[in-house]
Amino acid sequence: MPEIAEVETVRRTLKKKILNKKIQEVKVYYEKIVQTYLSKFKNDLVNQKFIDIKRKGKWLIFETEKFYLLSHLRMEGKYYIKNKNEKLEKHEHIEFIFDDNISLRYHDTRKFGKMILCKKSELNNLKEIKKQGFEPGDKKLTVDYLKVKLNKNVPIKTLLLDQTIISGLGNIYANEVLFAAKINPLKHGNELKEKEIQNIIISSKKIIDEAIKMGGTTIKSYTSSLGVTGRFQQKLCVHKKEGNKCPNCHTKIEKIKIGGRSTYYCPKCQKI
DNA sequence: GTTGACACCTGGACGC
DNA sequence: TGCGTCCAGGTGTCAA
Repeated sequence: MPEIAEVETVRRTLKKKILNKKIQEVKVYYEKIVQTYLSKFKNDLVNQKFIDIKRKGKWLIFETEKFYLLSHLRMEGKYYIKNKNEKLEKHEHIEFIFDDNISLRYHDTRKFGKMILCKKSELNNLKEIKKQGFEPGDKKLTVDYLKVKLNKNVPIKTLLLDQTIISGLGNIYANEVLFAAKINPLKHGNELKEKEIQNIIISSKKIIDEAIKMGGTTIKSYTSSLGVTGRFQQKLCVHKKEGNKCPNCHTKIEKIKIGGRSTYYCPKCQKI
């Protein structure tokens, strides 16, 4: 699924391909993805140009002259750039047609993705943006900040997936960060020592930086569109490695469920 | 305020 | 081969 590294890869790639093209028409084939009044969504974007693409956590933020278009890829959202005359493929739900006959298509097998259109002045008041925590690598993501936020009687794995605490981590990277930090995913947030919190900060930055450098992770449920294939899956130590040997100690990687999510860890390196 | 269950969705894996 | 069931997972909502 697209996590912060995949979203960043999409952002960087799209920036090179669609900036400053005038939008001629917006077509919506599956309405539920759009969280804004539909006719407004379609009409307001006509004659606008995407002048920048930003990102906040897992949200892509397309900037036009007057509006921000927010797009969350959720599980399987992807963007494709095609000629407007190309046949619409199955699962292509939204189409932005530019005046040079290029079409930006949003493809989402599971239809979980969301899009929101807002005026520029409204962006920082949107709850989707306001509630985002700090991203890995952000200087504000400090031990003191996390000590407060993680002080809960809840497994650390669950807390790492909470976007209001650390923004951008998903299941894959949460598994990998905990392995790198040598923390058992079942350990509760309020049991963590300062050193362990420090390890989470360091590991999350290192892993996300490396994943972005490698174009994200390409696994069964997420293959990057736009001709970019992530290579970070080669670096995964525990995620989807159940039964494989731990790269550090050769103990078998185990799989458990925490908060309904598949969690992979090394029982020896990540003792509770 | 916190926590867990469920819904949204579809495709693939698996068992029969 | 075909059918039914389960699983995958990010996030929002709702009930306890």
